[in-house]
Amino acid sequence: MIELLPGTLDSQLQRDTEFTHFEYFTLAMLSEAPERKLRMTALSGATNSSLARLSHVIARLEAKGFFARTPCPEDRRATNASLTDQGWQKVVASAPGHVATVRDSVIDVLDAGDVADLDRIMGRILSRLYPTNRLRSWGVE
Amino acid sequence: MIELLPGTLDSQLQRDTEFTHFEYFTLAMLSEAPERKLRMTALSGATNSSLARLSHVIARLEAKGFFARTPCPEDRRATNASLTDQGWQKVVASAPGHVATVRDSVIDVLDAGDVADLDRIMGRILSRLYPTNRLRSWGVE
DNA sequence: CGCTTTTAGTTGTAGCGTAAATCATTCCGT
DNA sequence: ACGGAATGATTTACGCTACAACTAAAAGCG
Repeated sequence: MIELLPGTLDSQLQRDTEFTHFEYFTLAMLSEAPERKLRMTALSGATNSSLARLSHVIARLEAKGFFARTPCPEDRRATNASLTDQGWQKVVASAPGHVATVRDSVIDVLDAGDVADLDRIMGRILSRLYPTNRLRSWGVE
Repeated sequence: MIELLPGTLDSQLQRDTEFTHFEYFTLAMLSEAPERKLRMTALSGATNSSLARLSHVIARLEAKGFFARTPCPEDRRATNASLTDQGWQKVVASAPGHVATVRDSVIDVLDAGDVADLDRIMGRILSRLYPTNRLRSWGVE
């Protein structure tokens, strides 16, 4: 599972949207934030990534016009990352295909009981892997 | 899960054994083969990887003395990969720590019912992701 | 206040993975 | 038996990630 699922999801995204799964996830998280804007640190929390990784990703996607970075007035160390209109449109355009892939490869092979079991089990494992759970288990994706 | 579990397992392995999860898995697969030897293609099947990826990995680990490659007499296109004694010893030394990590982060937070459910669910998803199932769902790891 | 520590973020580098190109050998139809 | 297709494997180039080093600003503290 660990070896196969990430590849499956990444392939579809890369093929249809030119995004990595992580890039897509970053776009998606930001798209749900108020004003579609977040501090780098907050975004790294929402995406469970290091700041370094996020910084590289934002730099790439900023060059492509999907993100904008602006210095934060209140704390001059901080940077706000925000979605551009182009970025927002890209998320909207990309989401259905990604969701369909997840449904197709995971959800649709399970019955209602399976899904409930899976949810319960993943919750238990996640709470072990990530005790201070910044990854919200509700409604993320 | 997809973002967190691989990182967790990789960290432990890299810290304690200097192996990637995939490298460890490759070593492990080969260690279970008759004579601890397999054709590259067979090994790529057992590890669910592309031949290209496997080739890179074997090249790295051969340089470190854990694998040996020998041309296959029957089919001169083919290459046999085999574990060296050093490689075998490394697997033996690495296994307990890895198994302990998997237990600790996954198995031990679940009760018997959960484990059964997880097994059933993973089986279903896997059969979707990988219809021609070369990944044996029995006893692999 | 001044000095250290912590927090926020970026940058450089090295390593791993993927995809595409390449090469050698074997298979297969006629 | 011969030429094209398929198979087995490697190599190259390039992109992403982790890790470590670094800069800058804010907090803590005596």
